Amino acid sequence: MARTAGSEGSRTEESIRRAAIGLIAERGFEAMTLRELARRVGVQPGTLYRYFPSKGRMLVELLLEHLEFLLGQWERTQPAGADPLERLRAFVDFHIRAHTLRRREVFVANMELRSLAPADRRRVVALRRRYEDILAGILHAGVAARVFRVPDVRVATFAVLAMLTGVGAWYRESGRLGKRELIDVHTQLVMQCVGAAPPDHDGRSP
Amino acid sequence: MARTAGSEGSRTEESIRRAAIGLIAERGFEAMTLRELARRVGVQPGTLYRYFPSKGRMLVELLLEHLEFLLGQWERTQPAGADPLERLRAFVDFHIRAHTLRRREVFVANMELRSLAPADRRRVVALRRRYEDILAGILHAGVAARVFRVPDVRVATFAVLAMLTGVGAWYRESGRLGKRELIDVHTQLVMQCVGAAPPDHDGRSP
Amino acid sequence: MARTAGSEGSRTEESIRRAAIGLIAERGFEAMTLRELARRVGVQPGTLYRYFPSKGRMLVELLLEHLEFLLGQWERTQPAGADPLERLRAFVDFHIRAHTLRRREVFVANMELRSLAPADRRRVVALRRRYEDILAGILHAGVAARVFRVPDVRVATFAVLAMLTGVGAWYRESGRLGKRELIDVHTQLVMQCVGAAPPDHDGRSP
Amino acid sequence: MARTAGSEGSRTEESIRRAAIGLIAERGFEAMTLRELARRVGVQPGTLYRYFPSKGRMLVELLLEHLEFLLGQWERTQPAGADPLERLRAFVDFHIRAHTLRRREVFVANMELRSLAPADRRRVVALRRRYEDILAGILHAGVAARVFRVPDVRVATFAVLAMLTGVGAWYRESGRLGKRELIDVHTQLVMQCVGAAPPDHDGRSP
DNA sequence: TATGAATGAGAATTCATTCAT
DNA sequence: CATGAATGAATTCTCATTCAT
Repeated sequence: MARTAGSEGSRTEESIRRAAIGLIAERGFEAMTLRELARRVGVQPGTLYRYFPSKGRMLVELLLEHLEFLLGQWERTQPAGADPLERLRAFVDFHIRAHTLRRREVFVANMELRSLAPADRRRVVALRRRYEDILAGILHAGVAARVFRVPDVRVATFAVLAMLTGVGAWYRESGRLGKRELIDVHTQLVMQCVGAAPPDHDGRSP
Repeated sequence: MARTAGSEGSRTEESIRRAAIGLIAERGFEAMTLRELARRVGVQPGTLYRYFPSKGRMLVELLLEHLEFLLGQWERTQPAGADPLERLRAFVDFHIRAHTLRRREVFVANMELRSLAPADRRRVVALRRRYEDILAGILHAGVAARVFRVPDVRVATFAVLAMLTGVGAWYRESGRLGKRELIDVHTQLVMQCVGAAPPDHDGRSP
Repeated sequence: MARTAGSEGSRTEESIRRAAIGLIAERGFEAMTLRELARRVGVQPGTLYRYFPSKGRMLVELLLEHLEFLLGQWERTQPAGADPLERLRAFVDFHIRAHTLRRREVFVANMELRSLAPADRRRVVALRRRYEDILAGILHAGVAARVFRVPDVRVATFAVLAMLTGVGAWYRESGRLGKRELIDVHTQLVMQCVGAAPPDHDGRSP
Repeated sequence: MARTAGSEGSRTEESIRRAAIGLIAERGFEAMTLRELARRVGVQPGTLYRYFPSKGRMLVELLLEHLEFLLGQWERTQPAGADPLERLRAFVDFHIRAHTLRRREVFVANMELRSLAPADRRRVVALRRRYEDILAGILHAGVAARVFRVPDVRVATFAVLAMLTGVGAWYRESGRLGKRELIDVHTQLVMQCVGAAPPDHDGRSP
């Protein structure tokens, strides 16, 4: 039988992408086998090669697509205004949403840089750097405007990102906290961390 | 020739451990091959099996040894007193030192949980949990004593740990910051994050 | 779009034949892939199956067509007379021309017998044998007429054929020798080889 | 079971070489599979890789070894004297012996140049060129000494080599001609071909 | 007439592991 | 304690081929 009735290329491609992200997140890129991926998609291993030229390229494409999506989303979402506090709040909200919604993509993008060929790694790292720079920019502006107080902007950027990204590692939809609380809690933690005047403190603060 | 004069088992074993950690940190556990490990140690692949019953067991042993060392060190290092603020400061100092000194071990322990067999993973995770609980305990105490203010202790624990552990991912001996500054910067960030009475908030702080 | 206007089956078929001969000559039959052939023709792999039932049959047909063409050409070209010397001269001329003009076909026919299924090989070998027999007949006649002197007609046949066929392996249009010289040189070599009175010796030859 | 008692590496290596030459001669390099080679040798496919780093390298090594052996043999065998006629006779004898004794190696060396990577091909072709140059040298000397008469030394070299090498393609131990006759017949054909004073022409020959 | 999605078998190669020596 | 020869299973990837459209 040459092909299953009704299955189309673009549908197959999307299935592969989804299954691949899931499998890589579960097992790790090196531990995942194309056989298993194919089985999960419901095709023969050879079929994967109609959509990706090699296992390695598949990883790059998945990562690039994810990071481009992330950056594109932010561009579309970010608040117009320039208030650092407002922008930081928006960033935390965006990041947590993205990192819980696309948990597996984020996880893979963080874990599998190692598995990329050097040239590919550079491309991916460059995109990731652009994402980090969004936060770095906000912190810089906030420090300049004296609404944030951090000992070292670069380090604070890494610290905040690590803090926020870590969420994906333990958050479960079914857990104790809803997404709204999750965002609120992290907003407060981040605000405290960067030394922003705590919003719920009010005049009574020491 | 069966063996080089003077090379003894325990020395070989230590070489293997060191090389293994390095190789796993570089390539990832799945991507590392025993052939390459053997080559790096300067021994034949078969020889590794004198020291480890399997590739998988090797990983567990490396991780358990690392975590036990970490916990043991803390026990010996932690301040006697009970002041949460003092203990948090000590924890940050300890953690950053450990995570820069044994960067590769920490990295491996964070990345390769996935590669463990379920039963092994449980043992390793249990140890890691004990380590997390150290921080959780400090935060709880601090919140109870009203010297810390966090919206959710559990989440704050994860956040602080993620923040501190992230350091290992980018810190380099030769970088802009010395270890002392690194600790100071993170101490301040953590303190702000947990809402410890900000020392420089206003004129009255030291 | 299903097909380019004006491209007809027979044209496609001829393109495939030509491309196939070229590709097989370059890479060898086993090393050539139908994908590559299709790409060169500018068509999808599946399309090839409209013209050939299988990769293997394609080879047979190419070889049979070539050999039949060769034999047919000779039938049409050979001199009417019966003078062995004249016929040998004509054969050398014909062979060299054919083997330089259709170099790739000849090359393939010599190299790829191995790749044929036994039954197909037999058919092809039979045709090749008929071609060899043309030369064998000439030599026999010449020896009988005492104008050639060779120690063993069968061996001499192989020897002369090998000698002449070898030309295709190194001859290049752009080389030192033109086709005319090439033929002259080989004619003389062959004549000497079969012990025919060398034509340029001088008047004393028999 | 780790290994078959009594089997040694060097023995295995020699078995592989022999089987490989046989298999390549039968099927062609591309058509031969390592699975089949392994089966013939009586080992697992993976075992082949202890002896050759890849299928491709195996071919080069086999060819280089063969050609080096051939050249070395000739150095040791060639007649001390400088008489071209004598040396040509010795060359024919040597060549036919070598090409009937090591028929498969010769066949492979002639057929499988195509399967080599460009750099490897150059090395092999260089050695083959050195072999051709032996004959070219003899013919040159003979022509200079006026004991040979050929229209073009380069072409004559190719012609004679093709003629002699062709023997391997059809000669069988069990055939009509013994090796002695084979050599004699070819010696005479070659001598006639290069226009050496035909010994049996009649009394008047130079 | 031709496409393009898919198959399924098999290719080269690699790897953890074993064990006689 | 260590080697080196070998295994056997699995891996990525390729290929001839099929067939609904």
